[in-house]
Amino acid sequence: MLAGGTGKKSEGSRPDDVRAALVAAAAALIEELPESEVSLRAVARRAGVSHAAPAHYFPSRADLMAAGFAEGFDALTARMLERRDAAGDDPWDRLKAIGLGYIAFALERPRTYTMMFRPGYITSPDSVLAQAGDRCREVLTRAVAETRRPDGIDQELGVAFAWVTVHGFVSLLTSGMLDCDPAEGVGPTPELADRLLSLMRPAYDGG
Amino acid sequence: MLAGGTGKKSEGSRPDDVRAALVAAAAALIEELPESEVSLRAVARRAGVSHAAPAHYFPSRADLMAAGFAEGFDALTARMLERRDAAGDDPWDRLKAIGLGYIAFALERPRTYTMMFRPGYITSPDSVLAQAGDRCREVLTRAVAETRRPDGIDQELGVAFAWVTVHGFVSLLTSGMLDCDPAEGVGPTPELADRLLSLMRPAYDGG
DNA sequence: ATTGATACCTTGACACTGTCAAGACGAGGT
DNA sequence: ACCTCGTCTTGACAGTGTCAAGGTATCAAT
Repeated sequence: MLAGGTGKKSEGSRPDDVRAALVAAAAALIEELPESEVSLRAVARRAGVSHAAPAHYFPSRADLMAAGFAEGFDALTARMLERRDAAGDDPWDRLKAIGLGYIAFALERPRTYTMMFRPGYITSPDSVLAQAGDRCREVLTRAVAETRRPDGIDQELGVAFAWVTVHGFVSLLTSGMLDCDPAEGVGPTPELADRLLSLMRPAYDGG
Repeated sequence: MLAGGTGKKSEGSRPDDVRAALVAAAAALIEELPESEVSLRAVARRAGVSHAAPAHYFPSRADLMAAGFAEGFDALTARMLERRDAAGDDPWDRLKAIGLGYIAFALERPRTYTMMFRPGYITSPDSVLAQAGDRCREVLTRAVAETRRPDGIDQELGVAFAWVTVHGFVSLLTSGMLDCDPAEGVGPTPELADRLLSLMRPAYDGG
């Protein structure tokens, strides 16, 4: 028992079990700790493996982090879909519901959300993180397509405008640059979010 | 010459000379290197002092970084003022010029800009960083006030909308989430920025 | 002019980090 | 029985932020 496998594999542990545990531990720590404290070794400790185990699944720390961020993107996508399906049939209501779901996720998991958009973690267009981001954008793209009218803005600009607004809002909010406090959920934040989204409506409703 | 001062102070070096050198070195490295490589010791080397010298001026690494970010905010403010003053007298043109200056700065110094908004660096409302941020916001606040009309949106919402839009735009752009490439300055980026800002106009023109 | 105090900056050490190298161990094929 | 391979371990390395202790220069007071 000096070194080597401790026999953990004996009890029906499927392959890639350690990998999943590492990603889950990373996702948890990303939200719990400030970024600088989310170390590879801390993730390994949380997952119950040695400090060098992650190296077998992820070439570098950035790749493990990216896997955690990808999980964040999937959770964000799920949140948007959930809100959209709970909304009615009006295209604008559905688009707005997606925006509010987006904002809700970002304020519930602020650290995860913030790090998801850190430049430098997307290494290639077909990386796990980039693909998760694409799936998320796809939801927005479809919703914008539904609202489109002949005299409205074009598709690409509509997607950019919507995403830019909600992302800018939660990003400035968690940075502390906006005056209202994201912590007090019942404070002026939801109202401001609502007014901000309503401000965009004329751009979609057309001339 | 085993230890201690090397006599650098002999030649008319004012007090706080080292402090200024440290902030300048930090500001330079923040833009040159990815965030994880901007170490306290690297800044100290750049400034030509020992690895523990920063500790005498800044309680922790975060405080030195914050000083560098504050310089970034001041440069951003200067850029906005420059563009505003070059614009005409029309309030909307002036507000738009500020937005374009903001975007220009963010794309010229993307790493600095991104880190400036990292949550956690503003320790108190009267810290150097928070005050630099306030000065920057003040420019926007004044410009929005000029555009305001009786039937337009209220002041606070107008500031939030403008800031949210430009910040969201450059933030998504540098994250690689928007389709156009910020590197190719002559590409579709400026046009997209222009169309995005124009989209906001009805919110300020009222009715 | 000598002394003492103080601000400034140094060296040195500590625990911690990411990454690489080498080895232990079980599973599966021959 | 042997051998190979994938999985995970321990160990080591340079580099990091921060703390402790110490030198040197400057300056006021004697």
